[in-house]
Amino acid sequence: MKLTDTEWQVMNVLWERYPATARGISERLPKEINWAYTTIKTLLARLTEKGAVKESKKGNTSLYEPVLTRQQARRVALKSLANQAFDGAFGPLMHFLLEDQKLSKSQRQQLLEIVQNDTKKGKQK
Amino acid sequence: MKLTDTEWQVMNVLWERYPATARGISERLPKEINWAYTTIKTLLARLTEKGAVKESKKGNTSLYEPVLTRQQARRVALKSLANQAFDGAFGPLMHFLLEDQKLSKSQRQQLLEIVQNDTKKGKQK
DNA sequence: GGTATTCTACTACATTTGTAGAAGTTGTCA
DNA sequence: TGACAACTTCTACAAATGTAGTAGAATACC
Repeated sequence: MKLTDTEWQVMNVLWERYPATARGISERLPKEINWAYTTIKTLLARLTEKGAVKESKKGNTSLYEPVLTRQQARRVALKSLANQAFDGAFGPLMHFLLEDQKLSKSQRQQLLEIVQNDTKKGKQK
Repeated sequence: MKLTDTEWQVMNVLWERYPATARGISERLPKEINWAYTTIKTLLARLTEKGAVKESKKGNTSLYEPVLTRQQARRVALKSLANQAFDGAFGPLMHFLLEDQKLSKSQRQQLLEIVQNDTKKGKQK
């Protein structure tokens, strides 16, 4: 289940806290985003349609909660990126991340640290 | 410059060998893709429009070559994914790749190896 | 030179995505 | 009980995307 750009915005707030009302989501979206209330409703309707969120009525008001998990969404997005841009494999993607010269020294340093930690963990298992 | 799914398909063949004609691209697209010749022309026109490829005439026939490099395209795609799904940072993305339990043992093993090699290289610099 | 082939340019058209207005419904408070 | 506020559902609509047809121009082959 692939999400569109705007759907990610909505899901990102929803994953942070749910169940949530459309109004609540509206309030918790990043300030740069100035969507009309109905825009959010539309997106929530589409997401419900797709089965990525579940809607339940509490009186007149709808409560929404994610069905698709953040992890699942990330997996799909990464897989799709890998397919498109890295010949389907995560290896080359990983390579690219580690070697892209456009990363600043400190960004690279950070990645390496993360990786070293995760690598240790990986070995332990 | 963000590419759409279909544009990636075209660019992927074009990066492999260029300059190329629309016909040539048509022939080198993965067999599962069965686009009409004009579909490819349309995509090339859009890509030219966007400035991702350059078109030059050789007699009656157009030759195409990439302006956008694969690296640039990858960078944009990764950055956009990071923004959408990982709060803008590559670190969490990297984490996710290394830890996602949905990867098979061997996939994970492979990633770790890559990381170990790259990490060494990274340190040397 | 005439006919088949191959290109190109232009147009088309359904679907998806981004964004929102309008109008009806319900809850609430004076 | 009436008016306002907050919700909801429906509808809208332009731009982007996926996919291709048509017709005319250039080329090539006999």
